[in-house]
Amino acid sequence: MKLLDISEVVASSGLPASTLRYYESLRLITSAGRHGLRRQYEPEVIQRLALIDMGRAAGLSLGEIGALFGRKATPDIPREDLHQRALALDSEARGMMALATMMRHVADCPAASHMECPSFLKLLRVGSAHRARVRVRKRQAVRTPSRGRV
Amino acid sequence: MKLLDISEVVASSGLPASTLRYYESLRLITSAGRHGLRRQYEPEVIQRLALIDMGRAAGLSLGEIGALFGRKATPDIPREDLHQRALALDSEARGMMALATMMRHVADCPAASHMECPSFLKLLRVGSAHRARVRVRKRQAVRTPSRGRV
DNA sequence: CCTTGACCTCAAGTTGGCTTCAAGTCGTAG
DNA sequence: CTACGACTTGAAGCCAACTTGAGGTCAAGG
Repeated sequence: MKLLDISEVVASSGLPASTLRYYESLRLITSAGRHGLRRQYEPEVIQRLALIDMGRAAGLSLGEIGALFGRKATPDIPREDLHQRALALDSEARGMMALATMMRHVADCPAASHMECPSFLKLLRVGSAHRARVRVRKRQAVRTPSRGRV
Repeated sequence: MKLLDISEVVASSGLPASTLRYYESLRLITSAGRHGLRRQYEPEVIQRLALIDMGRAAGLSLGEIGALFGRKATPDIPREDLHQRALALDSEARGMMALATMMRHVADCPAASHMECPSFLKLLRVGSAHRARVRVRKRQAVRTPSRGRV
């Protein structure tokens, strides 16, 4: 297969060259060679970038993504981890949808100010209580560094 | 009503005092006075913090949240904006759920490596194509500074 | 051969949202 | 009255994920 010039990768991935170089410095991708100075990539890099992209969308940091790849080209994520991530994503998504519902309710609510609408106030309390709990858990996780993985 | 000492606000909001001071410096909240040096807050601050929290959960920056409050105590967000935000949230939530579904599929997929599962590859392409489009839109938004609000 | 322009490197800068630090100030318990 | 400890201040630091800038190199077109 022919190699792709960095400009082609930029075009087809939508990522700027600086980001590609940055990812390379983090060893998330590798360039297959140079043409003069210009990086040339194997076509698989596109798939790999898509994978990285997906990891980001799933809430992973670049460091975590790098760890998933390990030394191999394909990630081979433990299936249990995938289930965990899926659960976390679902719950986050549900939270967002609840919030959306709430915002719609508020938008259509006849009370003059949102702060006078009892439903709004109730949802406000519930939502923030939930997020407060999450914050507390996070802080505990930081104080107890070993058990933090997802 | 009695005022709340900052320590009480810390306890009931779950936010550290440093964050409260930070929010105050951004004029997102106000302290009602001091007891010695200690900030005292009106009880309403709890609600306000919940509101801020909600805004963050909805994807607003602290700056945007401040703008929503304007000079008034209650936000009075234009209802159309709320609908827009709700739509954006829903679509993001749907994306996350799709991702979760995909991860579950992959977890249960019999292919030896994820990269050999055709469904995975297909979803990978679709998802990343979508996010690439979003990226392009964002960059255009930056280049065209005037139309960027939500 | 020479110019051009897209790439290169490395270091430093940016953004958002906080946190941390050193040094200082108070109210309160003893 | 004094010590304690929880608060205060302003400035600086931190983190992730990039981006930007200055100065350099190179392949290709004219």
